[in-house]
Amino acid sequence: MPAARRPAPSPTRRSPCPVAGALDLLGDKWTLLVVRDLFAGMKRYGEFAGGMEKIPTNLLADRLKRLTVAGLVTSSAYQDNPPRHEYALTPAGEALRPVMQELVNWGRRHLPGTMVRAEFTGNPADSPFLPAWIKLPGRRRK
Amino acid sequence: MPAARRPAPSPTRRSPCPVAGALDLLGDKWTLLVVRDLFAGMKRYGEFAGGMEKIPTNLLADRLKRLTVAGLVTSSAYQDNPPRHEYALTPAGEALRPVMQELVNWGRRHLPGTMVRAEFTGNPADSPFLPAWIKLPGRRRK
DNA sequence: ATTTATACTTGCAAAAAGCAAGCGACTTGT
DNA sequence: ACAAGTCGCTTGCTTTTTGCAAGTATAAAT
Repeated sequence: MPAARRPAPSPTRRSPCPVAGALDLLGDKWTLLVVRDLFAGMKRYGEFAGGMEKIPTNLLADRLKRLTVAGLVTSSAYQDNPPRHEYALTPAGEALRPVMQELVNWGRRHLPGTMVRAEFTGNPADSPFLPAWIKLPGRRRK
Repeated sequence: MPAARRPAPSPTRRSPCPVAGALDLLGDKWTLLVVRDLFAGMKRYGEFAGGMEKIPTNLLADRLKRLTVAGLVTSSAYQDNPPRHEYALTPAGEALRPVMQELVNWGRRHLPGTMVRAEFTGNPADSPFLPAWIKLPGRRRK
């Protein structure tokens, strides 16, 4: 093999830069939010769709699909009829945890109005990067 | 002040989540690439525009503007006529370094075809997160 | 049998991205 | 002196992506 200077910047890849590559996959307003929710333990479509940011359902379906083909997420059927499946992070998806963590650290320090659920502020161990407001059962209406 | 339960999710803010907040600002394909270039030492418009990802100039201008009003970047005039200025990261922008670093770590491990300039692979101290291929003067055409 | 729920898909309007060309204020070459 | 660049944007326009609302298929609940 004579010249393999640089991997061909595929149609889905602007450049060999790791940042550019990551952004080609994750660089939009929703993808990392569903990753966040996966880290927060969400597994089913309805959970993601019910989150407080109200992601449009067509985009949710699309993002789950893209993350799946990219190998960051698995979808495994938990029932056949109608076909339903659960989503989970693969190791490659799990590997985004430090990115998430740093993004959260940054947001907490530099974005005014950032909040975390009181339940979590106490012991960061429970929720390493504050899923917050992610609706946990009950605990509303006094 | 009676009830300040939660900071008003401003028009530019989908939710009080730090991840959502960060994504409202940085969640697109170009913004973090500009930040990367700033980390790599680029200062002038032409340098950013000349990068290998070929960002459209209208988007470059827009992103620099957005980052500036968001307080992540400063633009200071280095000459008056015609007015020209240099861009640099503020402390808040600098604070994105760990995010960048982790994004790079992730990309290097999980994106096939990711490359770093040979000059840098040796001593990570020089270039903490591999600007790579970012054109350094000369060194082309044999 | 009718209603309700879940997990999507589809259609369409609005917003953002991308491309090329233009423009003002110099600078450089001849 | 004057034409031809260069630099840092802006403008106009087409294409793509987003966001919203409504629809669909299957099944459980009433």
